[in-house]
Amino acid sequence: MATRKILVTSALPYANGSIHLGHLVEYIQTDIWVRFQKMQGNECHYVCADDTHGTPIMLRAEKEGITPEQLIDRVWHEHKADFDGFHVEFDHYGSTNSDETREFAEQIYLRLRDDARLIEKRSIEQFYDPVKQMFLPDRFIKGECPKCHAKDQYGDNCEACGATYAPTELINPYSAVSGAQPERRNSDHYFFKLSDPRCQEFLRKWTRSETLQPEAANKMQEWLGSESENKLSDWDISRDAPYFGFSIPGTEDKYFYVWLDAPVGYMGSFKQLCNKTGINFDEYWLPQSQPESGMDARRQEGGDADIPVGRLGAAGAADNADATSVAVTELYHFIGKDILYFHALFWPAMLQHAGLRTPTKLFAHGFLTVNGEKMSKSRGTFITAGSYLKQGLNPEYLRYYYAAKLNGTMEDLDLSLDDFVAKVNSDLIGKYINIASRCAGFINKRFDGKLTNIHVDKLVSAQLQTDLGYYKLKPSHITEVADAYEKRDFSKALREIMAFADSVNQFVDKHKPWAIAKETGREEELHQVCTLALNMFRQLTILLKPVLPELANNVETFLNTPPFTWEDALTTLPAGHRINEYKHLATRLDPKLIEAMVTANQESLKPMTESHSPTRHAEAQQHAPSPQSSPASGRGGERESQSSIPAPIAETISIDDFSKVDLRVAKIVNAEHVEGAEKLLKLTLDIGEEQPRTVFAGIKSVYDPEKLKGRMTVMVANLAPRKMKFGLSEGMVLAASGDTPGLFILSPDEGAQPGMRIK
RNA sequence: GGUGAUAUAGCUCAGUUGGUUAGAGCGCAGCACUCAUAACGCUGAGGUCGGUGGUUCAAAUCCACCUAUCACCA
Repeated sequence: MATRKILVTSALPYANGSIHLGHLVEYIQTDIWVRFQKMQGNECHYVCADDTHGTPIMLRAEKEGITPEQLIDRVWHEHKADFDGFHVEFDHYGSTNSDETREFAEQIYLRLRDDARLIEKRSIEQFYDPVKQMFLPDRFIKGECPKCHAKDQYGDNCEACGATYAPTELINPYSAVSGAQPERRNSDHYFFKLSDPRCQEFLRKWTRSETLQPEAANKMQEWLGSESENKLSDWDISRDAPYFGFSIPGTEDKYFYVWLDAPVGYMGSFKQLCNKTGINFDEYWLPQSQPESGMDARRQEGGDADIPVGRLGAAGAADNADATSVAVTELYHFIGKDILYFHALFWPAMLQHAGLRTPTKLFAHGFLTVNGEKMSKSRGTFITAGSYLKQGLNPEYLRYYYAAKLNGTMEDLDLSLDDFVAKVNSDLIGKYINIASRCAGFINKRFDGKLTNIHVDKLVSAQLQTDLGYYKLKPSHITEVADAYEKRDFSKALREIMAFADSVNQFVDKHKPWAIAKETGREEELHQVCTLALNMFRQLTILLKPVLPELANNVETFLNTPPFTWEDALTTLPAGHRINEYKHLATRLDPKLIEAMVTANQESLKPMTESHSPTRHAEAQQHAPSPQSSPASGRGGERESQSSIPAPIAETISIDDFSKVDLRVAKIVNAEHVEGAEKLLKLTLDIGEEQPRTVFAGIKSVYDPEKLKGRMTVMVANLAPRKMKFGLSEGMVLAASGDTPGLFILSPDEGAQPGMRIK
């Protein structure tokens, strides 16, 4: 079988936050697939990088008092450590803030501008922060929702009523950066003309050419509209200074929008790998490398005069002489379904019209839910990679669980924590590891660690021959598992593998080595049964190796063999082969560790405005001039209000005056909306008394009752009860506020119990 | 609101082009075993396949409508 040449990427994590279990779905999925390809003997390169540009990075660095470069360098190391911890083995992990990425971004831009003539400059009106002196992305503008009048909503959509709108529709808008009232200003922006008929036509073909999963292709049809419609609008690829990113050639103060250079980062990172190893970059990016079966408009149409063809780099577009020698290669992007839009429209359109090849396929996956719900900081299910590892949990257990759930579709994947424990313990420990554990002892103690001859002709009993035929792993099974891996239907692969593990345990149970061991004269039979079982264990390990690389390494050591390749699954260890002493390969997963991890991740301090959208960029997409269209949702970004002059300090009081106020730690056992009240939430507070207290608090605009439940706060316990329209309020919850918008209820440090007095 | 996806035993999921009493693993109950860091084996209970209506000799599987959940709508 010919060796395939494959380049694989995972989406670039944004350098503005930690890797969490949601991210890991993608990296683990990709890593398993890549490891499988490598085991098959294919030439497979896996690259990724940190995505480092944009307003959120710039503002965060500023807030921390460091340069953006320092910030992204620090985050890079954090991300890399997390990936290493989960055995995600990139061939190269770079950064979009690299010379290679800059060069490619510039060249692609210049080709799009000068050769394909798909770049256009237009003036658009945007909100501008006069204090901070910068244009504001939609997510950095807040104000009152024009529909339901909820306060402090983002510039793109309302979290209270779900309405979407343009930031210019907000009532009393203010900058989330400075708190200042934004002004409308005009600025020149550069657009990639996605609405051009050439783009539309190309994308229509490309998205239908089996480069996408069927669900994704459906989605694309929706975005593209019917043949006659021209639903794509142009894409704003520039941002005004100040901005952390690459400046646009030929401009003074314009920068590439972060989403322009993010996918180019795939190329930049791969280029760095090529520089390191001598791999031929052109083999993977020139149009000639596109497989015949794939989409290639240029070939089909006999060439398009507008499209430059040729390698990037100093030689430029003209140098195309040795293109015919380029091999056929495959290019795959593993992505989340949230960024399908960028990868299935913008990215191929850019590549195509810059004279480069397009991806062979996009592999989109769904989101991660935990216990059936979105990850939540207040529930402690927003679990970071670091906290999982810190808790001492085995990273391969998570790999196994994800693999057991991944099926290659865009469906969401649920991490059910109870199921996680049960599955790992019963499948991995109870079934798989147990096989080695129950047989190795006999081999080591009775046979000096040496295996015996298990060729069919040498088996001591006819029964053993028959049973071997029945229980053994057949080549067709191995092929089925391989097919499942190839199609990214890892759940199917693992089902097959576990069925075999069941079969091996049945085999051992049937031949009862522990019974044979007690009878004299049956030594060879004992030897054969255990050797057979260990060989089956070896086969299981080989099939599991893409998922459990570290464990497989340990098994290789235990069995005293070189690293397993896929073909080894068809062989057995030779007679006389000596294995090493068995040391337990894995231990059961203790549910207490899971609980501890959830507790460690539990944050009761954040108000509801924290968004957990998996979207990678905090910065919202600012798009074509049509102001009524609404932008992509984005991760929240930085929202702290800076400055504002504090109110003067009140009159001095004595300690006695203060001690009149009885402040208590209170647990919010329930929180609900009050019908007819615009601002109030009804809170039920436990301060250690027999009956919980009812308190009405004017925090409806800022807090979601669901997210308050269970968290701790501070209340005034001896305030005279006050009769309100909606009922009796038996106290007051403490909250901070100032001139700038926002309201923040207090929380005690971890460990405080309901009823504790604050003094 | 529009579009798409999902809805199968307590839990997590399989069910190929519609075809005899709907499957697996876990969990649960019982039996058995003791080699295995309590792991393994056997047996069993559990589902009118989200709801309603239709097509068909025959539907979890096709069609229509409804309900619920999730996502996307740049």
